[in-house]
Amino acid sequence: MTPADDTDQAHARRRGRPPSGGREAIVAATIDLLRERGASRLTTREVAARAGVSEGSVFYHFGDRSGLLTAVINHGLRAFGEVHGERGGEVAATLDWFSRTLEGFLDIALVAMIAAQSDAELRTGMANHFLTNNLGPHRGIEALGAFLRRAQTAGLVRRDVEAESLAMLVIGSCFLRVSQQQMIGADYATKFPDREEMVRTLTTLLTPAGEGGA
Amino acid sequence: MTPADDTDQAHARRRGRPPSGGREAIVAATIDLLRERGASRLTTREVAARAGVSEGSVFYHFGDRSGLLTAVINHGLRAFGEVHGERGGEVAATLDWFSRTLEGFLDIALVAMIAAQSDAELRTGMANHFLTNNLGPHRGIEALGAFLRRAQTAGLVRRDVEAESLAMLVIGSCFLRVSQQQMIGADYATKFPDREEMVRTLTTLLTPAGEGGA
DNA sequence: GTCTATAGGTTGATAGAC
DNA sequence: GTCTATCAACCTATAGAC
Repeated sequence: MTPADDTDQAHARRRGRPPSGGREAIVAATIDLLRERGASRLTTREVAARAGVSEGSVFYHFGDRSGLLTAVINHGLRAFGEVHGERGGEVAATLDWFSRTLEGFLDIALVAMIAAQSDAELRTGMANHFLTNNLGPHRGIEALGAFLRRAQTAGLVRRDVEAESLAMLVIGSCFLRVSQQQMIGADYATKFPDREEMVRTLTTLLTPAGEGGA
Repeated sequence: MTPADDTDQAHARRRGRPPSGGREAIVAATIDLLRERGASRLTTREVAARAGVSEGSVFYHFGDRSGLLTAVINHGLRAFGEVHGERGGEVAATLDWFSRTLEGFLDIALVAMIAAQSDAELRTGMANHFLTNNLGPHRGIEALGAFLRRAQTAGLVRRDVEAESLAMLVIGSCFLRVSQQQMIGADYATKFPDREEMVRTLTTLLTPAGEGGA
C-alpha cells in the first residue's frame, strides 16, 4: 500500500523537518521544471533526477504523474488563505499591501494554474476543487470588497460605485501584470504601469470628490 | 520540399476557399482539442483523426508538432490587430465596445497563449514574436490610453490620473474575467461583477467631479 | 521509503505509393 | 497533397530487492 493519494497535507501540523525531505524535494523540483520547460515537457524521469531521487520514489509518493501535478497544484494554491486575511487601516496602505501580497501569491499559484490547463483531467480537478472549497479570485474580490465597503461607510471611499467592482479593478490589474510577466517575460512587464502607479491611480479614483483632488 | 515552415499567412490575401481546406481543418481541430484536453494530451494522431485527414498530412503541412502549435498560436494572435483599431465616440460607449471586443479576442487568444505555456520552446517563441513585433496587452493599453488622453483633453475624463493606468484597469478586468472563465469554467465567471457592471463603474470613476455623480 | 531494472504502451516522425 | 505502413524513441508505471 502506498501513500499515493496523499493530499500533501499529511504533516501539515507537524513541526520540524519531515521524515526525509524526499517528498518536498520532488514537489520543488517539479515546480522548477514547470517554470523552465512547461507541463508538456515535464517527465517523471527528469523530476526524479532534479530532485535527486529515483523515479520509483516519485511514483511511490504520488501514485502517478497526475497525482504529482495535483500535489503541485494544491501546493501552489495553499498560500491562498493568507491573501484573504482581514485587514484594516488606511485605504492607500491597504491597497498597497493587498496588491503586493496578491502578486506574490500569483507568482507561485499561476504556475500551478497554468500547468493544470495542459491536461483536461487536472483542469476539471482544479475546477472542482475551486468550486467545492469556495476558492478562486472571487474570494479576493469579496475580501477586498468588504474592506472597501467599510471604507465607504466611513466616508473614505466614494459611495456611488459598487465595492466589488472596485475590488475587481484592483485584482484584475495585478492578475494581468503577473500573468504577462510569467507568460512573456519579466522584461515585458516593464511596458506596463507598475504596481505602485496603479495603487496611486486607484487611490485617487476612490477618494470621495472634494478631498484628494488635483 | 515541404511547406513545413509555413507561417499560416500563405493565402492571407486570397479570397474564396483555399486549395483544399485540409490545412485549416487541421488548425481548427487542434484548437478544439486544445480546449477539450489541453496541450499535454494533444497528439498529432488525434488531431489528424478530428480533422479527417491522415497523420502524414499534419507533418506535411507543419513539419512537426511544434510547428503545428506555433501555427495555432499565430492564428490565435492574428485577430489582435482588430482590437487596436482607433475609435472615437463617447467614453461609456467606447469602453463598452473596447471591453466587448477585447473579451471576444481573448476568448480565442488565451487558448493559444496558454498552450504556449506548456512548452518552453513555444513559450520563448511566442515571447520573441511579441517582443520583435511589438505585440501584447501593452498595445491595448496604448490604444485605449490614447483615446482616454484625448478624452481628458476634451474634458470628458478626469485629468488627475494617468490615462495608461486607467486603460490598464479596463484591460485587467477583462483579462481576469476571461482567464477565469477559461481556466475554471463559465459557471464560475458568474461570481464576478459582469462586464457591463464594470463599464458602468469605470464610467462613473472616470467622469470629472461635478458632472455625473450619484 | 528508496533503489534498480524492465515491461508495456504511446507517440512523433519518416518513407514511399498514389 | 494526401494516404498507408512502419520505425525508433521515449515515457509512465510496476515488481521486487534492500
